Amino acid sequence: MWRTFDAVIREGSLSSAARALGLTQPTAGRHIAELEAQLSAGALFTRSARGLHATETARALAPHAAAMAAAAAALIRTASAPANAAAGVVRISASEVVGVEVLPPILATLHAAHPGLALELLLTNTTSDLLRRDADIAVRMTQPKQQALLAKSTGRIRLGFYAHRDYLARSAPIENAADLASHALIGFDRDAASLRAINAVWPDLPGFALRTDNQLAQVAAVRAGFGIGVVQDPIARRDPALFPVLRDTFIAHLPVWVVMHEDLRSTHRMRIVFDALVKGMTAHALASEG
Amino acid sequence: MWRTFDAVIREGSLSSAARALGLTQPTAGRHIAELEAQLSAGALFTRSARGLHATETARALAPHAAAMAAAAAALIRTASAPANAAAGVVRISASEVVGVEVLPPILATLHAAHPGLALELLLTNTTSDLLRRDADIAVRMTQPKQQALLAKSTGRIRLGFYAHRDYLARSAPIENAADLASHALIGFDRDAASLRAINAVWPDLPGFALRTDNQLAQVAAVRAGFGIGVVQDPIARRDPALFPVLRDTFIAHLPVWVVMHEDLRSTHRMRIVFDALVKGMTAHALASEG
DNA sequence: TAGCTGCTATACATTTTTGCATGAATATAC
DNA sequence: GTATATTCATGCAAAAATGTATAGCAGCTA
Repeated sequence: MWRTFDAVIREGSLSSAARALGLTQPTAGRHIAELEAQLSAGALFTRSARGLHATETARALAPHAAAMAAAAAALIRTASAPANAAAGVVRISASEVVGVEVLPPILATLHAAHPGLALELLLTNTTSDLLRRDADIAVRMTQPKQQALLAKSTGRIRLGFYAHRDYLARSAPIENAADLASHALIGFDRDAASLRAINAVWPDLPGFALRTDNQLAQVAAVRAGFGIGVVQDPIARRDPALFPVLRDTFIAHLPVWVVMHEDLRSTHRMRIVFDALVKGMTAHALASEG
Repeated sequence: MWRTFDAVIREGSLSSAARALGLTQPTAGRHIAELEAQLSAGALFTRSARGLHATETARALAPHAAAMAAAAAALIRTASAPANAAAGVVRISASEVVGVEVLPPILATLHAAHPGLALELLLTNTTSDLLRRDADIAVRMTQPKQQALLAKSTGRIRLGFYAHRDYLARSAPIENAADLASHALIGFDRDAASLRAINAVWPDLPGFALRTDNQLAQVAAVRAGFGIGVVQDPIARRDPALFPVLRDTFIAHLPVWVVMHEDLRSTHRMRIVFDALVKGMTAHALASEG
């Protein structure tokens, strides 16, 4: 019923909404008609031969329907196995870099120990809202302020300049920050927060040779020998072909937090995954030092 | 379906859950049976002749079902009128004191201007979670930290000692804090936060003659001439029979915030109520001074 | 303009869900 | 120990929701 509403808003027509939900178009149409009849809010959509167009009222309802859908999805996840079993679905949210470079071995170990676990990865750089239950557990680079969240700090990760051995071999040596001006630098494109952070440490920015907001692409470019970029210390260290540049130049420390909704504490598998992430991220952060 | 689950958890039996939902007991029973059949999580309840008892798994699911119900309720509220109309349901959360002593005239004025508004008051001292959509708009005495919330500060309210004229007439005069020891004091019972706050200002607490965590009862006791209690300045000033005691003793300033979920911004009546609360609470806080 | 493709709306058959009535079992009161 | 008032479970009929098939309408392309 409200799922149909949600789907119609997203899909734009009764037919495609019905397809997406595995219903038939008449059923979807009757759902919407019934809603419009019940709600004193008037019409929800203006119909046309090209589909349904949401009215202002329908747009106001959309986020609530989405919230309901998110809660329902979380409910289904939690119900995917008994609360005290080391099995079932757990949805983890993290940044792309963490999800690609850091989590895989952690999750592999975890799954080997608990083969019944089904892990879902939601990789977005926008912190997805745990309170809206888009995910069960999140790995974040900021300290969460919301109560009702169970959060654990797992150290911090140092950022450093790195470059590939091949690039360094064919380029001029780098003794101090001024030398960077003549090198191929890899940096952000439009990500305001990151640009500000870099600018604070390094005010006289010489200009990037490669700009992208996708941090995975930045790391990949460094590995490909494109030039010099900012990489998390523990990630760079794993690759023997990468060497630090201006080792003593401080850029930033990323605080790392593993966060979970309080309601999930009583579900055993959530705790298992939470603890594994805390352990794994702590080890990852520790590799920053020494 | 999940509403039934929610009701069964709260009510404790299929029969009363069915009564609460306007269903019949067989229907409720079949709902639960169907859930247990679908979910691989095993049994949700242990049946007995006295009702159904939730298993650990069911208890783990309960908060999610409640979240879904809250989202659904918010959806129905939002759908109670067109988004651009000055009519429909708006649910306001506030403390008991604010709801009883401060809001009524504000809401009366508001409703006179917009007779189509249906206002719901949720009076709890535990800050109900706007993100869980238990209410649309909240009046709070703490600064909200959560993003996704539209918050507006409306000044602060001074707390002071007050007593009824009759009480003062028949009691010893009060010149300084030490004199309070021989008076009938009204204070908190077990509310740790408030007790700590009072203790910080007034370390040598002489002991309360009347203890209650219900602040409405405290104000009522002061009005009844029981003794001396802490009352919000603007509330005490409205009653000509109440007089300040130790006027210059500072106790605390309560910051006042009016808070709303961002998603509601596009709904006209929410904005109307929000603005009215901001205006009204600002006027209330201003009455603290002078 | 004809033909194609997408869409919504309606009539009818089928499936699913619900309510009603009743039976069986257990706790509480006398 | 019996009576009473709960509870949950089950068989059957009514009601509601869904799917199938079809008609009608608007836009796009040749």
